[in-house]
Amino acid sequence: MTDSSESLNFIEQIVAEDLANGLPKENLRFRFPPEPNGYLHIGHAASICLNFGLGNKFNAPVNLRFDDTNPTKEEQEYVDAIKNDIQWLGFQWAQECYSSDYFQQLYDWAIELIKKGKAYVDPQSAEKMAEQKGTPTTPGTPSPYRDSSVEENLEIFDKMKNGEYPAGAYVLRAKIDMASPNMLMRDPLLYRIVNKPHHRTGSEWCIYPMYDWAHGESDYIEQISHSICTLEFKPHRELYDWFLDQIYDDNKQRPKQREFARRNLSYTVMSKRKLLQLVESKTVSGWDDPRMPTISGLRRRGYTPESIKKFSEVSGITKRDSVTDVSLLEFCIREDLNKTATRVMAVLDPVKLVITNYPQDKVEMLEAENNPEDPKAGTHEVPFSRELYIEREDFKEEANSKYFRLSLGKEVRLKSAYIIKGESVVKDENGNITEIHCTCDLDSRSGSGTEASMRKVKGTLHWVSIAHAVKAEVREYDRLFLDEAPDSHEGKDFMEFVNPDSLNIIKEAYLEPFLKEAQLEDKFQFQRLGYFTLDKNASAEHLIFNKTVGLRDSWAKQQSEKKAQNQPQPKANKNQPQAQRSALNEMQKISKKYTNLSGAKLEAARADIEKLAEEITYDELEPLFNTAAKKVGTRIGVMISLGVLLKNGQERNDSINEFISKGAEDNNELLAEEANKLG
RNA sequence: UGCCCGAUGGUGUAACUGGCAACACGUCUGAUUUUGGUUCAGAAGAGUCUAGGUUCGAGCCCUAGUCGGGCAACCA
Repeated sequence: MTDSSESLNFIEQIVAEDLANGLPKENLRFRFPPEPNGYLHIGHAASICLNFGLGNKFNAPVNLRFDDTNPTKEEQEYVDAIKNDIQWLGFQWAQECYSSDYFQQLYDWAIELIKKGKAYVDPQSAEKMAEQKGTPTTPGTPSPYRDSSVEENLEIFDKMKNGEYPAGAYVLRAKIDMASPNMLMRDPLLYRIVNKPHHRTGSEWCIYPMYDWAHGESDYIEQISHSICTLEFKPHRELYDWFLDQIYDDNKQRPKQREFARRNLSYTVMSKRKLLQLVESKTVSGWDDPRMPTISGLRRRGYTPESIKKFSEVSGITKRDSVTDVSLLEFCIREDLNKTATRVMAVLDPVKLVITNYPQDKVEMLEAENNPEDPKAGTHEVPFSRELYIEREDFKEEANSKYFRLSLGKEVRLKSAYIIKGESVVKDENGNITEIHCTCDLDSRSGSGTEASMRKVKGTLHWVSIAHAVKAEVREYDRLFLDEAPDSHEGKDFMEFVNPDSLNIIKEAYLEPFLKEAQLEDKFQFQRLGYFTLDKNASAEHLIFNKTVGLRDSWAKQQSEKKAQNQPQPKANKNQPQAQRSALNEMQKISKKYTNLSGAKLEAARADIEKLAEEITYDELEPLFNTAAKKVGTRIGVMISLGVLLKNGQERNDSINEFISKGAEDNNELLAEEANKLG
């Protein structure tokens, strides 16, 4: 992470530049400022990793500051959850701070502002003030209370503080500029009266500072050097600076606000309001439902801190808004779990398999590798017996050579056990398979070292011994929304896109007995199926496993493609012009670099273009006559191709003549030369 | 209609001060494999939103436009 050869993101560059311009290293200080009104999500993780990453990179302290200026929404529950999540991610803050710790200082500064004639109390209704604010294109009009005397303002503000007015009776506003093109500068609110106890200050205060007033000043109090926030606060920067100007002392570090784009994830929503809606509508079971993009949801789902940090790192920091595909998140968790998860076997959709030549009462304890990626991970024992469960999907009575699994007359290996051959099936009156009978090559036991055990068979199946199997509930999750960006459709509520099948509960799955000992934080790979972890509600009597993510599955992909191909495809004609265009594309590609070439390479490129031109039609070529003048290479390629077409009998027309004469006049010698050949 | 951001393969990001557009995910081949996983080798895919300009040379600088996002809570 401290690798200096890595390119810095733009925030890191700003810090590095400030350092280069003389900012003392020891003045560097960052902060992560959540509002305790909801749970942290994967988007916050980006901010956490950015701020704490900055701390690591520049060896500077990072404060955790709860921006708790609104007692109507904030709760201790959220404070605790947020702290827990940050620690779980593996970050340690320098100081635990609260904006509410600064209420007195903020209040004192507000008094100063009033005394300087830069703030005033206003009794008007919110509607009235909004009206006076104007619109982005028309200036506002001053409040009739804008020029009240300092004494009067002081007196009322004091009474506001003492709880002598009901909520909403008065506000304190900064006196800035009612005509500013920035709406936030049109006399913004500093304080409002709220009659609700605060989770930390109790009922000590009746007035609470607004975000803009509290945030920058808190940064200043904590001597934060760089205050990083998301893009929507960009317009607030002007106000942030204005407030700082009022109280700033030259001998102290002046914080600066910089903004980056918040991270969106495909197939989910990220705003706390919407996540809350999912919780309150019972669409999900809670903030930590494994389908939620919250840190706690991801944790319950089986994501690791490493995977989330890796995701943040790989996603990067910029100023353009974007939607990152979940496949990147999934890649990050697979990569981590592949290295660390213990391999076990579990059958989710069982069908009985009887090994007819295996003794009735025999039980063997076989050795199974815990992790082939890590030899040091060791092994564990798996009981093997005559009657097993395998996955229903792993058997077909008849199958073609592309199917590597069990079918009648074909051999497969049972993972860590024997090679078996399908012999017959038992069916019920409806024709459903109830038992598969097979024989086993008794010499082929895995690890026995016999020749038979080394035989190559195409497929390997996972299994569990019925007599020894442990029952468990298994929960599989799919994306919560069917749309890639559910909250991006105008006129449509994001709730319309909720995926009705995002949760699939398997009431009775069969696991190898080793899993009985599973602990909450353990990570397993159910072989050939995916990664799983114990749910927090599991007990020894009732095991519950959550599926974190499936393994990559090229077989499933093939199958779904085959299915798609069987449907009539309107897509077919889309591919055709592409194939036709390829000669043209090829020609353009070569032409692009044409002017960089010389000598033999140039000759070769020219010959290639001529050859390709044989396959290009005039209709394809003509639009390229309009190629921008500066794209000389392409114009040369087009000129050469045109020469070939003319030679092959294409008749001259006005467009052609114009293109040639323009080319002949071009400053580029190569182009002029080619044009003159045709002229 | 005002102000402020942004625009680079399908996706997310790079490109030091202007010098042959790179990396990761995803996709596709092939090899290896007691997980149709992993690993390994390779491929396809962008003329950097458009049009002008400056320059020997522009993704980067300038001008104009287009498109997308944000801004008028007693929320943060």
